[in-house]
Amino acid sequence: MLQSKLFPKTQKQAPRDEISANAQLLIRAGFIDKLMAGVYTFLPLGFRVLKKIENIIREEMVGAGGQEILMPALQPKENWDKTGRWETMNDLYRIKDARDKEFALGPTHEEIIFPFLKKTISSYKDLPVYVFQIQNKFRMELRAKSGLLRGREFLMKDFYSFHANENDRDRYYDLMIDIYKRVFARAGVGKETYFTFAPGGTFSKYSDEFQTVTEAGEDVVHICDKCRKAINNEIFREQRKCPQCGKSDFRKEKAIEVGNIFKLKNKFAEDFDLKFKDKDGHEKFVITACYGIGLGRLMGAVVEVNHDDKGIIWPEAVAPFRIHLLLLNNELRIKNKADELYKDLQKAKIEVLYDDRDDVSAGEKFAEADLIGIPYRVVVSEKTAAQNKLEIKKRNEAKARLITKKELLKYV
RNA sequence: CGGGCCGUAGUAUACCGGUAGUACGCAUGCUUUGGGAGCAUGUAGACUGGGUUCAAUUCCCAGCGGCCCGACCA
Repeated sequence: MLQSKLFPKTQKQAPRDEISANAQLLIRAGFIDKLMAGVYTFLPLGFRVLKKIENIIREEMVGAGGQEILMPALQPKENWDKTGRWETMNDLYRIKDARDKEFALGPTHEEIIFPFLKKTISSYKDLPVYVFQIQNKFRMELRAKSGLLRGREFLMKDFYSFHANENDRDRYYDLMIDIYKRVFARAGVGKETYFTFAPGGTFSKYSDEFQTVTEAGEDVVHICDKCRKAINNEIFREQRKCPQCGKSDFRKEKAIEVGNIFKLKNKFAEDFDLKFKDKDGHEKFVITACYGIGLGRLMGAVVEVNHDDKGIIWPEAVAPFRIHLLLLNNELRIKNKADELYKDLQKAKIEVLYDDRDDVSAGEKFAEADLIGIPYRVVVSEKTAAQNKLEIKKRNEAKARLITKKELLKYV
């Protein structure tokens, strides 16, 4: 990608009223644009990051046997009446069309997937079923906040598993815990993310969360460093010992919930009469669990955890590009070298953002490169050309060094 | 939803009951090119509605919007 064509430009100053690092940096660097509180447009750079995150999640979900589907955001009120959530869910968007017919904008999809399964499941032979989608959710947050961390419309991966018995469900649930850990490790927040014992909701007493430690977080967790397990502050009173090692040696931190998984009691199966005929000829309720990850929130958490005073420091797996190539001199012989390198990198299938602009000072290019935060910065200038080398610097390291093109292609 | 703070060019800000100023940006020209460059000339602005007043961007009220704290959050 040529930076001369990249849309939009970066900004020197963050909007005054944004406090959180993810909002400030992502807006300044041109990754996102705020339409209103909690609702964002993902611009070319931000969209690339979102897609990287999405693909990591998709790969892992498919690896777990999940089959991807896409359910509607526009949903009939009747489904929500059946579970009672039309009345009880505070943050449900309830809308009316011109005929006064009422609909929900989906905040989650139990009300859709359960009745669908009802049409297709009749025998234990039809189970288990693993389905997921990556789709925009709507929640009427009374207080959207902290950039991407709490939105009203946001991309979420929701995964639903359906089983013939609790053993099978529990086995699968444990597998999913490991898969979730892998997702967060790949996204670059593995070190800061803790598997957390947490309160449930209306339909189960407890749930499990994945909490990424950051000052911008809105939850408080108590961490057992020995086991890398945490307990959500909301249930710390009833659970004062580490579920793993039994000790009560905790570190208290603020954290953001990037993932939440829970075993469902029979609530939805009963509401939608989701039963199957077991081997023994008896009708039984299908046993289920749900697994969610907020993609935008995860992207925000990645920025909260990986930035400095100059800008974002993207982990390689989710960075919008791998190399940021800067041309610091407009002389044709030097520009030719950079152009050629750009082509070679593209040929090698290395994602590169090439700052080819001829009307921007070197200082500005450096400052923007730091702000945007692409992992490898490669400079072509008079200095490097004189030695027939390139300068390379990692965004998370202080020092640059000179290498040959051959070395570069091998290195990145 | 309760509390607090705040709405002035694209962005960040200043002043003011009587002609709204600065910086960045943007445009043009020249110079410059290893850390958000220099000079010159331009460009562009008071959230909405009501009230007070000879006069309101300024004061008052309401609405709308934003951020922060809290509550809420399958």
